[in-house]
Amino acid sequence: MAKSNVTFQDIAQYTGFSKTTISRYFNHPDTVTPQNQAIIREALEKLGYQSNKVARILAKGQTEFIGLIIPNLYLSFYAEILDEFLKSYEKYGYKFLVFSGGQGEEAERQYIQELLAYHVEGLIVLSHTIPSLELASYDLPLVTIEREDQYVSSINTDNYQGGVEATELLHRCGCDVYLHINIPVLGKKTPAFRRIDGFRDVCRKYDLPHEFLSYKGESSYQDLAEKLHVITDDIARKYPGKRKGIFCSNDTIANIVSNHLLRNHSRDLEDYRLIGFDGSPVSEQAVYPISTIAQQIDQLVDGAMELIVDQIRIRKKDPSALLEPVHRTVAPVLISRATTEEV
Amino acid sequence: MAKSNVTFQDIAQYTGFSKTTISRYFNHPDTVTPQNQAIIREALEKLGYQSNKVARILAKGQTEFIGLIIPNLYLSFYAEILDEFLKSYEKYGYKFLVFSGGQGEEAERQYIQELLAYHVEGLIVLSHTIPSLELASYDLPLVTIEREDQYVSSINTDNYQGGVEATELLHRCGCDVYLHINIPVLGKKTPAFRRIDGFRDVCRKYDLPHEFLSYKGESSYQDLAEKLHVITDDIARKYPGKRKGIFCSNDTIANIVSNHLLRNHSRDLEDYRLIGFDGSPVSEQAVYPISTIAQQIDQLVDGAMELIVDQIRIRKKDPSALLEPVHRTVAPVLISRATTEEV
DNA sequence: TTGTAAGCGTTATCAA
DNA sequence: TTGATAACGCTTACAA
Repeated sequence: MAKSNVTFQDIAQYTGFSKTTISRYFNHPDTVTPQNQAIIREALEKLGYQSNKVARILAKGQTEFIGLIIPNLYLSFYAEILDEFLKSYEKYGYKFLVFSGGQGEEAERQYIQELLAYHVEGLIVLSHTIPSLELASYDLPLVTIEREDQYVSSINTDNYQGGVEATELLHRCGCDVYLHINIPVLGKKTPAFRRIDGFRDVCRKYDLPHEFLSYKGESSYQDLAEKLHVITDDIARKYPGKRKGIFCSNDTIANIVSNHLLRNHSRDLEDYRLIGFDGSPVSEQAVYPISTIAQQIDQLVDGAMELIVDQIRIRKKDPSALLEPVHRTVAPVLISRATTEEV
Repeated sequence: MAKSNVTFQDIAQYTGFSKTTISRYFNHPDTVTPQNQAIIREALEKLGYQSNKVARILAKGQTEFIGLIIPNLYLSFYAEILDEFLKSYEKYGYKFLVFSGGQGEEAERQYIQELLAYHVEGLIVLSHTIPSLELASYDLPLVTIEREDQYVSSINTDNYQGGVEATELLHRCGCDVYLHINIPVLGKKTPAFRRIDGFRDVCRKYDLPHEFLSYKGESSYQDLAEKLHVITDDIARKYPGKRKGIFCSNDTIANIVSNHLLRNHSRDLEDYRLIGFDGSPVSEQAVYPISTIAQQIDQLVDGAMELIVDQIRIRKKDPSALLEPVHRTVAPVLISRATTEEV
């Protein structure tokens, strides 16, 4: 029975009020008498009114949309980040228009165009492809997370501190030699790059023998695993009888190394101490749970929302206001597990 | 310099054409002379035009939005599903308005209201909270994935077949006794419930001794792990010396069981055969990679998009057309790894 | 407390 | 091939 698209017009006609009053019923209920509110309420019910936010957006110029560009979702870090953002709906009311990057730079520019066309109120960027200088040129509220951020606001884990804590822990384990296995593609301006600085500074501070290890680009999990197996075997061969402290740049790498040690070097397990980074599920789910430097994803997301809501507010007051880049940092959390037994 | 919001009006004024012609330049370019197209193109460039899809939606009545309600993103299954949907943008052009459920039934109803208010063209539902009868009552293009689907269109993995293949594989391994460890909360109408039927039917077919095991609701990974440790120890105690074939209802469970066996029953490892379900990363990343029944996520998503695009097309032709529930099925893929060595 | 009327930026229908 | 005009459904001065 219900008319397919009931509008304020219909409610107005039915109740004898004007469209304006119906609008006020929703937006400023206190300016409508309680009796009339009741009348309107009944009419809405009776006619089966379904609100239309598109019209509202057009009239008000506010979409309550935030654009989100992430590299992918198969890495648990990004999946958990997105999950937190989606949950923030309860608190902030913003909906997220999500694009998954990884289709290249041009595709990502197109995504941004699309987001602009939908008049998103702000943009949150986790993908690495577009330089922050270009992002800044779009001139809208924008926050990045764990990526190059020179010209835009950002929130990142204190990666340097993470590197320091990981290495200090290995040091407390009394290791003789310190290895850092790193992802090859990290740009020097990536926040995660600072983990390396933390590692190096601690090694220098205590004058510890240390080494940086990396590998060439991987194409799949199996491929990555094979490359890490070679590295792990090299370490075993190079430092026999020494206690080896290995700091991996993420938990997936740490897990692969750990698995390989369990399978192929199980006699010398005592000689290894291992710590990863991120605090992803894999570190907890390993046979022998792996120590890690956890990123506080809830705080990263909270911080990002605060930053962007701030910028949106500023722009609402003065649409031509300059948005000064603000950089915030979240402390990492050391999670010590079976792989870093102290002696 | 650029005016903050350049509209068709501005372009029209600048070029001397009318708004209509500018609109046609975008929507029916062939009805505008090439020369005039060039003029308009230059004006757009010069004035820095930025298209406004909100206005377009209001005028056309089509949002190119699809609503998506998922339970969460920390389970890799849902994360990968969402990733696939986001990627389908390249093919179908639909944007996704995503809500993460798990906040309860009322919250989910509110999400749906919100999605309706944004005039999404269709809805894809993975969360389990709202019965399909109610979903159907919203009367818009709708597809569910791996959940109760009596009254709506759906696409699911052929769970029965998956259960059969898992059990047949354990049988080929020559097991003496067959165990199925299952999630407690599965409703009987959930597609995944049919895995149990597959297991049971194969056991009966060969007249195999078998047992169903479950546990009471878990609150965290650690809690889940502890409950499964107890179950695993019970199995070991109850069937000493027998070859035990364990079919777990998902890979996370299988991984926990596998880890526990490695740590606490390593002498009897030969006596165990293990297979999980889903094909999640954890099954590949375990010390000894775990056999699993993989769900073909790309096909589930492809199928869902085909179904919903179909429904949307039907509705576009005839807005009052009935949407008959269609149920499609995707074959599971058996991945045989180290934990199901045949003899 | 309520109503009038203009406006948000497009698209669609006609007529020219 | 182009333009005038009326939608689309809501918000918001301003007036009553």
